Amino acid sequence: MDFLKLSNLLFPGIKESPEYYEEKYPPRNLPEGAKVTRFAPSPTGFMHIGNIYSSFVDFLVAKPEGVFYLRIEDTDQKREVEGGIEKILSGLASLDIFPSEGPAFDGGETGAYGPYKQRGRCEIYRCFANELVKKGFAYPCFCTEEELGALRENQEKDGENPGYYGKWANCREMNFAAIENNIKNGRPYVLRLRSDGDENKKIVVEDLIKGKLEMPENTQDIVLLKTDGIPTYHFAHAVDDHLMRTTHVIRGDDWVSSLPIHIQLFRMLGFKPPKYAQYSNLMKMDGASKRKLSKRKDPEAAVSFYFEQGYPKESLIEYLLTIMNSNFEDWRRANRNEIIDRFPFALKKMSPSGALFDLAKLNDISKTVISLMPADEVYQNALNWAKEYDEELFALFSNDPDYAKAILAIDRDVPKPRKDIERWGQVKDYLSYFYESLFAPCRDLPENISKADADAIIKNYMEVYDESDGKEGWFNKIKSICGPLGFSPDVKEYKKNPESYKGHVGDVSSVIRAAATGRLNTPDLYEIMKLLGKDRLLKRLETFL
RNA sequence: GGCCCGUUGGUCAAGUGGCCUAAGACUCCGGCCUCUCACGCCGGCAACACGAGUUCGAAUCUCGUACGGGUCACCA
Repeated sequence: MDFLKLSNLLFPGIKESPEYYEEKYPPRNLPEGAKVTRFAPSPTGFMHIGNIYSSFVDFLVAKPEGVFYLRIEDTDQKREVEGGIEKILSGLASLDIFPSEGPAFDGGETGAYGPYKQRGRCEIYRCFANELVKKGFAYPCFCTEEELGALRENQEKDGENPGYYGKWANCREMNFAAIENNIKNGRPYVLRLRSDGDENKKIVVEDLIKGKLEMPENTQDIVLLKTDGIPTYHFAHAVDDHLMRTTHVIRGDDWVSSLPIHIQLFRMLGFKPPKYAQYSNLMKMDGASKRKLSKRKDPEAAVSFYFEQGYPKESLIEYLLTIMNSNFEDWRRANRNEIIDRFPFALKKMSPSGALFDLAKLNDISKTVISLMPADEVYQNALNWAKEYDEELFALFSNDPDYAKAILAIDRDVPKPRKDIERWGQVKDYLSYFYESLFAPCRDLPENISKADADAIIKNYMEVYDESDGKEGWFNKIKSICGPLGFSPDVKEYKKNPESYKGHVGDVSSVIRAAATGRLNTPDLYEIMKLLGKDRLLKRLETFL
């Protein structure tokens, strides 16, 4: 077979040579050791939490002086959704991840190694596919879907490994005349790799996360270019990551089984393969077993879920970091206010087995994150969230910002701040009793207090209450009504002789708390009463009676 | 089924042959602090999948078994 003739038949009028592209996309001029990573999603419009996880790793690995870029893998039209790229960009941006090259919001691109959408790179793929044909490493295959299906069926019946390879590869040895004839007749074809792999030989790859990976060479004549001339993932991966000078391919470990294909492709194309780091996917408990977080079954698989719930992006980032590198928590404790860029992230510290996504842990991290925010910031964040997800809260907050901030400031700027709020979605409930429209009087009392005693407490308290009391005076007033009503003003004293009293000062304030807020548990009552003000407080106490 | 990967408490995990009568965090349960709650502090429950082997000695190395996961497309 004259491969040059085949090349002319298959790829007439190829514009550029491989050398042209090698020169156009030269090795990047970066400091020694700088890493080039990429996030390469399909534009499906769905941002999976695993996508964020993945790109966050890319971002951290490239960070100090390398490059992290975005490439859109749009080689499958079926997966494409309108606005998909914008969704990806905004998903990344919502967690402060900004690729330094790639498609931009305005529809354009930045970076010298583009186009960054694979559909725009067809000329490039054709050029390198042609090179393979010229060397006899690739050939056209005219088999139809039905033929391929029948082949598979037979192979399965005979207990053979299914696929297009070796003696099963019907079009592999087709002569030139037959090919020419088929093409003249307009028969659709794909371009296949003429695999030189030997199943008895092994490839060895040192994965940066999983360590040494050893597997049989690829023997399949895999598809390089589909009927429509668009490359498959495998071929595009080799061409793009070489030409875009990616140094580290970081991806989910569902790709490790295709490693033999990729290694072979790089070799046959004459490219140096990148380093691979293949992490385990985020898992979820399903009954008694683990499985991948599924975009169809699990709402928490979508990044949007966390923002709807009102988790601050910082919480998500901190959580993701704790499952990426388990020493992150210790580092964070030692470096409370350090920016995450300073964290010495290490690929090799990533777990080789899959981590379960744990909402309880996220919640714990999130309430710490929020507890450390100043009141103004909490207000602003909750307001932004409410604007989109809770009209009522938004109205309340924007009507009187100072009041809202004062509420949120209770017990905040102190050494041990309260940790009541995990996400903005909980804010309204947390402070509902500060607003008349949300206030729900409640008749629940501490179990050991009768309504008659409660009424007595409130009546007595209304007589001694003075808005101008300081915190100490305020508490002394409460203590002062304890004795006459049969309660102990001192908790320790009560615990020594519980049978001598109806209760203690804590019970008395609980009654006042219940009357004033409708709840048994709240932050500091003194602060709350100050914010409520005399009129509203007295009105609530009277209503209680 | 073939090929590959994994397996330390309910969860995330430290651990790379003796420092392991196995760290830390989350959850849960006690207690302390305290006007309630939250926080904080102290304490508790709870694990090296199983079986052989190598070794003076194994969570750590080897082999096998079991279980879990991934993948076998003109999808990525």
